[in-house]
Amino acid sequence: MVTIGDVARAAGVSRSTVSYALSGKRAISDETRRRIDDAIRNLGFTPHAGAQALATSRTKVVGLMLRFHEDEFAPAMLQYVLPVSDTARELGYDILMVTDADGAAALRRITGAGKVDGLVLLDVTHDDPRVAALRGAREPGVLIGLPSDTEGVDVFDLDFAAAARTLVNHLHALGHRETILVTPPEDVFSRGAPYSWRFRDAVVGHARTLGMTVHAHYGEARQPGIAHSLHAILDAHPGATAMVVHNDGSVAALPMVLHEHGVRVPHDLSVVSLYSHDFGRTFALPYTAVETSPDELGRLAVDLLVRRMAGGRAEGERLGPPGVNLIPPRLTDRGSTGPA
Amino acid sequence: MVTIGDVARAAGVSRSTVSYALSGKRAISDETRRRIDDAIRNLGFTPHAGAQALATSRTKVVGLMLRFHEDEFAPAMLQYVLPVSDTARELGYDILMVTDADGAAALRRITGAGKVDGLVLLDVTHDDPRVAALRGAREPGVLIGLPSDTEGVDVFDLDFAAAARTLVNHLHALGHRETILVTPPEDVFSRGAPYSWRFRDAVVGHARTLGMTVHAHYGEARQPGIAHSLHAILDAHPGATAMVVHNDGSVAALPMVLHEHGVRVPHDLSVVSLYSHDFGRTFALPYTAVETSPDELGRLAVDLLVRRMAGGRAEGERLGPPGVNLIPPRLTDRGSTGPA
DNA sequence: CTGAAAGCGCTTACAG
DNA sequence: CTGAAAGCGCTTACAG
Repeated sequence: MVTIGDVARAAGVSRSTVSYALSGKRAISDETRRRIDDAIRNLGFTPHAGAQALATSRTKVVGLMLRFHEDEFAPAMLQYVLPVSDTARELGYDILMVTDADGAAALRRITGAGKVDGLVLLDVTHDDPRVAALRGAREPGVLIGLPSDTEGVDVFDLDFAAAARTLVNHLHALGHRETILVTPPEDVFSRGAPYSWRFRDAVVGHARTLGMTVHAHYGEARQPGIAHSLHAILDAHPGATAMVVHNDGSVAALPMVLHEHGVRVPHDLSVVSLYSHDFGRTFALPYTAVETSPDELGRLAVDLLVRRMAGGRAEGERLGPPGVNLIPPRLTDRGSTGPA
Repeated sequence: MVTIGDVARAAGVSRSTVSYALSGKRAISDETRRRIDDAIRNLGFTPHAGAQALATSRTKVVGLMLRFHEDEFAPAMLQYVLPVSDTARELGYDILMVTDADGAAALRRITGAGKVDGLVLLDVTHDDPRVAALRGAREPGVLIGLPSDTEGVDVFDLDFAAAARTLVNHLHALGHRETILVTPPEDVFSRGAPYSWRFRDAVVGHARTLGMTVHAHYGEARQPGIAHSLHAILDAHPGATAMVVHNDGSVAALPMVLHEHGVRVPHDLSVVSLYSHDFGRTFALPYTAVETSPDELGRLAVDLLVRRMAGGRAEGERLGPPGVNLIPPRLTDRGSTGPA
């Protein structure tokens, strides 16, 4: 392989001068810089990442910790992976994608080995063991998803409680008084996925204060169960005039199910949901919904992470302490709601 | 950070002994090994990956090169990512996920910097610039997808020509003589995605030898265009008794479209497709189809890659030269075809 | 069965 | 504006 020493020799300078030319950390004469640039180009030199990591304790890699759960809809997860990856590259970082079943152990492994400068934790649960592991690491990390204990960590998430109120208010204003709520599958609640609890509790609680009835049902994780359960839920509540769907698999299947069921939207039933613009486009979903903004969340998270990684102590103080960032819900009206 | 020197001091041995205890490359007395293990555990030692990479020229990282194209269905791509990631971890490798727009430059960047020991190229196109870049790299690589020039590279892919013949034969045996073929979007062909050309050419060619008529149409890339185009295609060929769908977005939308269109399967129309078991389950697809086996392809590719990375020259010769591996199509009958 | 030492390819004070 | 040298944390011949 071609090393910095080869470049130095070809350019007739010392290795330190090549290094400084590369990093820009001190002034180099035009003539010297030209010779170095030529040598680098001619030899096709790229600094050895391992040697740089050893010398600087920086890897220019961020770890992306995620899991593909059986009970979650994979296309939805992907929505978060892409903006994280794209933003990291724009800012000069590569992505180490870690999908180990034991996320906490994997986190300790890659930070212990100094493989990454920082971490993005996706799909964080209420009692996520990765969060404690992150606190024990030297590297900064950002979470997407809100755990119970947010001490010392940066969190980005949608404000699910506000999203619930927005949707319930929307239906209430149209005169709906009895609504169905399709939640994520039961396993998602058991696992402690905070979005499931936060949204359901807020829907049920806010509806109560408005005097609305809510029939909450778990969605299913997999087809064909998803469709079967939706049919059964619709049959069980003939009096309901509205439906709130908080489950990616269910909302993707809903157009087909409603069609089969002979239910017209919004004439027979008003439907609202939560999903991203891209998800809606992929599945041709015509429902009025709160935008979940995976793109924005991913970008914000990586932006902050990179600033935290870059900063020494001074920078850290300028950034302020870690904290929770809930982005407000934005309702996109797609015409799937009408008067009760 | 805790280094191998700290462990050596705590265990009362030399650093080399600790290193050998870790690698198992020479015999260590039980007593010494016990003291080293204790020290490692007490201190929480993990070897520094950068230092190891520098000393050994091995990173234990595999680069996964992929792109999310606007005109491809993201959930389908994910099918390949998971088995690659899982298999790599089982074999002791982490995954560097690279999604740069310029894949060839990214490949040169990460190999030049010695960030990976090997590469998996996903979604390889006919004239993929990444393949030439791979040939210029020291690191071995495997392709998923068949490029025009396969010299010196390992390739894994479904045998799309055989898949086409299997499906056409299946329809022909049932008496179908006029069939619709929905191909990937036109852009996928322009980009040179080999699966698009290979499958379409084989369907059209084989049907001709059997005396069947094929109406080939491009599918659309995005909703709601996907559904609109399917409706239009169905209207255009009232005499067709069968449909072959080779487009992930279209097949996912098809149940809804056929339902809206009042077409019963297989009574009014026999439908066959290509998709994986998981994909079919996610979208509740009831169609007889050739299994695309992303799981098997991903596993086979990484298995071979790891063996190539492990091997010195001797191992390389034992493995045989690089080559093309096309896995045979397996038809899963889901009852969506009947007599013409 | 174990140790002392060279070397992997960088970066960065230190010195001029 | 530039260079000589130490040091980052490992591995591995070499020697015993």
